[in-house]
Amino acid sequence: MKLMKSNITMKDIANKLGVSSVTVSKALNDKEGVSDSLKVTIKKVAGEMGYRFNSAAKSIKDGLSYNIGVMIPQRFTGMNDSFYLRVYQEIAIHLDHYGYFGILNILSSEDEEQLNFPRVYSENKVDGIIILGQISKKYIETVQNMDLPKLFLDFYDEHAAIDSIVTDNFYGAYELTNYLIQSGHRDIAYVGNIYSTSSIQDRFLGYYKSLLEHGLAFEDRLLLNDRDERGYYIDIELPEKMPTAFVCNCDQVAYNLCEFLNASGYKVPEDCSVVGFDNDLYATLTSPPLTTVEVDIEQMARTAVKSIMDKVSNPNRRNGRVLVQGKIIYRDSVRTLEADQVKINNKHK
Amino acid sequence: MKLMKSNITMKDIANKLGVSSVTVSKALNDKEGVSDSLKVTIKKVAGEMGYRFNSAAKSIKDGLSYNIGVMIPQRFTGMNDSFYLRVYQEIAIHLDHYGYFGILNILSSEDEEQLNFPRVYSENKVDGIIILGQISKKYIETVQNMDLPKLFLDFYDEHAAIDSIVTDNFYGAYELTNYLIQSGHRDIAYVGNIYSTSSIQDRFLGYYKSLLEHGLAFEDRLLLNDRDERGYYIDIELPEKMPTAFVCNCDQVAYNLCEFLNASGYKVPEDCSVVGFDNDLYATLTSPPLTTVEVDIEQMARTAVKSIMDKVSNPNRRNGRVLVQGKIIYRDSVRTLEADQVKINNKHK
DNA sequence: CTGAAAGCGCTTACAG
DNA sequence: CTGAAAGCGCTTACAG
Repeated sequence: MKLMKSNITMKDIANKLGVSSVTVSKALNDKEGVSDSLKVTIKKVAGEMGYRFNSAAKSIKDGLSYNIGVMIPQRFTGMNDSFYLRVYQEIAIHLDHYGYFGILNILSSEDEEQLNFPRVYSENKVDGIIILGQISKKYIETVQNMDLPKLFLDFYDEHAAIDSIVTDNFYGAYELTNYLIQSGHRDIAYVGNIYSTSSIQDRFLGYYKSLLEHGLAFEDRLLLNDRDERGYYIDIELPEKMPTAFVCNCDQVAYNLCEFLNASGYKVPEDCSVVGFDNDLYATLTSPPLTTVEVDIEQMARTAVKSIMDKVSNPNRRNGRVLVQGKIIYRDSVRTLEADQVKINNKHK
Repeated sequence: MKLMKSNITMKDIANKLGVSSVTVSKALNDKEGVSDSLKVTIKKVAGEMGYRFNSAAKSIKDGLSYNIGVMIPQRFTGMNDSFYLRVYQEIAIHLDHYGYFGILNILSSEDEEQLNFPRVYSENKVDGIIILGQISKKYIETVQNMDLPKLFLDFYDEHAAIDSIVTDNFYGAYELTNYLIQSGHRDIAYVGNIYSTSSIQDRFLGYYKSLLEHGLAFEDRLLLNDRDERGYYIDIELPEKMPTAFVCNCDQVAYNLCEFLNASGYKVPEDCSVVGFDNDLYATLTSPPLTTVEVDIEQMARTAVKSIMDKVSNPNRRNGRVLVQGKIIYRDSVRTLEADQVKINNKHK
C-alpha cells in the first residue's frame, strides 16, 4: 500500500531546474562540484517546494539507520520516579547533536527469558544499542551475539567483554562513609540487598573499604536487607543494638528507612544519621532532607552517546569500563557526634 | 563510508539455495506463491545465516518509516517525576504491537520559538507525530503545516483542527468537587493558574460547574494562584477567611499547599480538606495521603497509539477530541463536616 | 509455484 | 562544474 503523500524528491527539484538529481544531491549536502550560485538556487527551490530529505534512501545506501536503540528491561519501568527514563531523555538530547535519534526499546520479561533478539536488532533499525539497566546473565550472552556496537549503561558484567559506563558507586559510597566516620560515627550499617545488582554491591564495597581503612570491624548485623530476589522492597529489620548511622543503597530506601525509624520512635539525625544515594526526589522528601550522592545523569548520557557513536564509526573501538563520578550533596540527615557521645554509645555494648 | 558489517541479504539466501530473491522475499513474508516445503527451507537457512531484515529497503519501497515521533517540549523535561516520560514509555510499548517504534523528540525551546520543523519531520523519519504536552500557539501553526498525521496528547487547541486526546479534566474535577460538597463543604477554593494550561483551566471549570449546580456562589477570593506566567511555582496566598476545602489543580501543588498549611498551623483534614489531581507520587507523600483523580496513563497511550495508527493507514481519518476518563482515588485528606460544623463555619462570616 | 524486470530515492565513482 | 550509470535491498506487478 502506497501512501498518497505528495513527496517531493530530488528528481522533482532537478526537473524543475533543468539540472540532474546528482547536482541537487551535491548542492543540498554542501558537497564539492556545484557552483555557488546554482547551489543557492537549488536550496531555495527545495525550500519552496517543501522538499524533505528521505533518510531511508540514504540508509539503504550506506547501511546506517542513524538511530541508536536504548533498551530498558521491563522490570525497571514500573517506578514512579523513573531514573532510567530521565537518562534516556538525556541520551535522546545528546544523540541529536550527532544527527541521530534514539529508539526506546522496553525489553519485555518474556523476551528476556526466551532470549529473543529485540526487534530493533532483527529489523536493522539501529546502528548501535545501549542497554540501560541490568539484564540477566543469559540475556547478556544474547546481547553479545548481536552483531552491532553495544554498551552497558549503569551496570556491567565481569565476563562479558562489553564496554560499560557506570556511576562510580564504589567511590561515592566510600566518600560518604568516610564523611560519617569523620563526623564521629563508629557503628555504621549498610542497607541493601548486595546480591541484587552490581550497583548495590559496589556501593556496599565502598562502604566496606571505608570501614577497613578506619580500622572498624564489619559485622553481619550491620548488613540490612531491603528487597527480595525479585527486587521488591521488604520491611527492613533493625539490628538489636542500634547503629548510629545508616548508609542506604539508594534514596528511596533511605526514605523508607526514615519513615520506619520515625514510626519506631527514632529521630533523624538526633538518634541516628541516614545517608542515601542518587539524589532523586526521595532525598528531598524526608525531613530533614538527605545527605546523598548525586548521580550525574547528564554526564552519563553524554559519555554513553559519545562512546556508542565512536563504536559506530569504528566497530573495533574498546573503551572498557568507564566510571562517571558522582558528587556528595550535603544536607541535614547526618549528625556530628561529640567524642564523649561516641564513648557513651560504645558503653552500651 | 560503508560499514564493514557482514550483512546477509535475501540475495545471499537465494544464491545459497539456487532460487531467486523474489521467492525468498515471499517465503520470509509468508506470502502466496512459494511451496510450503521451500518456504520452510528458506526460513531455516535464513535463520542459520543470521539474516536480518533490512527495514530501510522496505521503507524506501512503501514510503513508510514504521516509526512514530513523540514530541515533548523541553520545558516539561526538567521535572523529577516525569509524567510525560511515563506516557511516552507506554506509547512505545503499544507501538510495538503494531510493529512500530517510537522516536522521542525533545522540542527545544529554541526550535519552538523559531518555529523550526523537528528533524524527525524534515528527514522523513516518522509516519506520524504525537505532540505530548502543550506547545505555543505559534508552534501549533508550524505543526499544522507538517504534511503528516498528527495528534495532540494531554492538551488541545480550539482553533487547530488537530485531533487530541486528553484526560477528562473537566469531569474529574467536577466529580471531586461534588464529593466535597456531599461531605458538607460549602466554602471551597480552587488552586491553580487558570491561564497557564488548558488542563488547569478545564479542571477549574469542572469545579465551577459543581458549585453552580449546588447553588454555591463563586467568589474571586476562592481562586488561588499557584504559578507565574512561565509556569514556575509561586507561594500560595491564603484568603483572609479560610475555606474549608481546597481543590488543587495537581498533586504536586496539593502537596505544596499541605506543607504550607501545616507550617501555618492548619491541620489536614481537621482544619481544612485538600484534594489533588493526577495521583502521582506526591499524592502519597502527604500525611494523610491525598484524595485525588488518577489519570489513566495506560489508556491514554493506548488510545493515542490506536488513533495515530488509524491516521497512518487513512490520512483523512478524524477522531476529534477524545476524552479519557480518570478515576477518583479516595484517601484521607477530606473530612466530612457535620451539619452544625458547617453552621459554625458560616457564623465566622 | 517460480522468477526476470523495474523501481523506490538517494549517493558514489567516474567520465566529460 | 555537471551528469549518465550503477547500485544499495527489497517488493510489486507481470509473465511463464
